[in-house]
Amino acid sequence: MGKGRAPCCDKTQVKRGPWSPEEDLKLIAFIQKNGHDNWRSLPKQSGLLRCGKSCRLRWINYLRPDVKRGNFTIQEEEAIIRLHKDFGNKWSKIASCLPGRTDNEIKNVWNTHLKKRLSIQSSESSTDESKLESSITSSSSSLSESLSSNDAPNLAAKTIPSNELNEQETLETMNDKIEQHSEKQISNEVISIIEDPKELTTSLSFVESNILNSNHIVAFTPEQQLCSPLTNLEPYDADNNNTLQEVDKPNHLNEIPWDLDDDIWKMVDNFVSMQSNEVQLEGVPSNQISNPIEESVQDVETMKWFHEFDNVFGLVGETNESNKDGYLPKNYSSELGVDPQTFDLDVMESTESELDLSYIQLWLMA
DNA sequence: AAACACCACAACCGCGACTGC
DNA sequence: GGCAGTCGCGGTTGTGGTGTT
Repeated sequence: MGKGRAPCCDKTQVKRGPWSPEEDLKLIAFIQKNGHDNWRSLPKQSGLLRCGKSCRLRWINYLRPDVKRGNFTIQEEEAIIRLHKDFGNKWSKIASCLPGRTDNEIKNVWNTHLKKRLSIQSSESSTDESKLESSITSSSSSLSESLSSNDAPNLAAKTIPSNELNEQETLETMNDKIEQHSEKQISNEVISIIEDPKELTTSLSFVESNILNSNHIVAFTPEQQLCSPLTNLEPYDADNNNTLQEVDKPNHLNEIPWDLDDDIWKMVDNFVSMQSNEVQLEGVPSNQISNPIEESVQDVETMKWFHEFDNVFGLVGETNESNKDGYLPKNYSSELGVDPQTFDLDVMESTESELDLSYIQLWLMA
């Protein structure tokens, strides 16, 4: 009694504050290999000087493969407003209805933009409450028109994806779900939209905007950008092992290129470009590389990079058996003519050039 | 160019919920 | 049922970036 709650960790022994790219990569590599069954023990096992809570937060809010980054679209903002009306500050519930968005992100957007916007609106239309209701349920154009002049610059600065029409369609579908006023129905059905391959084209717009915002896209040719990796997605197979998916939380959305921060992608891109000059994947003549194989090769290169990185940062030990095959996704392996059962990273590694550790150090210092 | 104010967002903190023993 | 360990949520804070004076 009187001692209060025990701290989750010894604060003097852990690093706090912003995460460095090195820490991010360490965490990513560890989770790719081992998953995150136990956040508390994860820092110790991965060699991170962070508390488990901090690792969890960083992964969920920032590093997770399916996290969607970039500005919220008007449609998403509308959805948040409506969901907040239904659920209040239940950010995780709201987030579950917005694929790729985290509760923290939604909370921030609400506190910094939407709350202010609504308070301005409500003060302007305090004599007519139905005005607020109509602004919430109206189309995006009417919403933007109803905004006060104070918000206009912000709105203009928003990134409107080129695939807005698709996104509009998705949001309309989502709004239909929201209107049913059943939490469970909302989350289940929205998820089913995402997971049902037959409806994949509808959900793709959500994720594609993520890709378009990602630095990773700079590695693609214009042709590849027109035909995003997602358009080549196979229907999701529950047994599909994919290194780019969260290990203990299968989700085909995770097949998308990661949307990490600039530093990390710079590092990845630098490494991939350097390595691809030296490494030619066996059995795939360079002049025959085309979509989607070329993309697959790039992803495989990235996976190689992670493997190399894994060695560099001393995350030694056996690859978790359940994840071992995950380095080469099934759909990639068929396209590349590589048998996933026999594909061996160690063999692959031995055929590659030696990794110059100074590169890593230079990137980390950059 | 410097100082200041404001904003956005990543990260932290504390608590309740959940789970396994 | 009680307890301890862990997870997840929501509120809050800290910090870096940007705009303004």
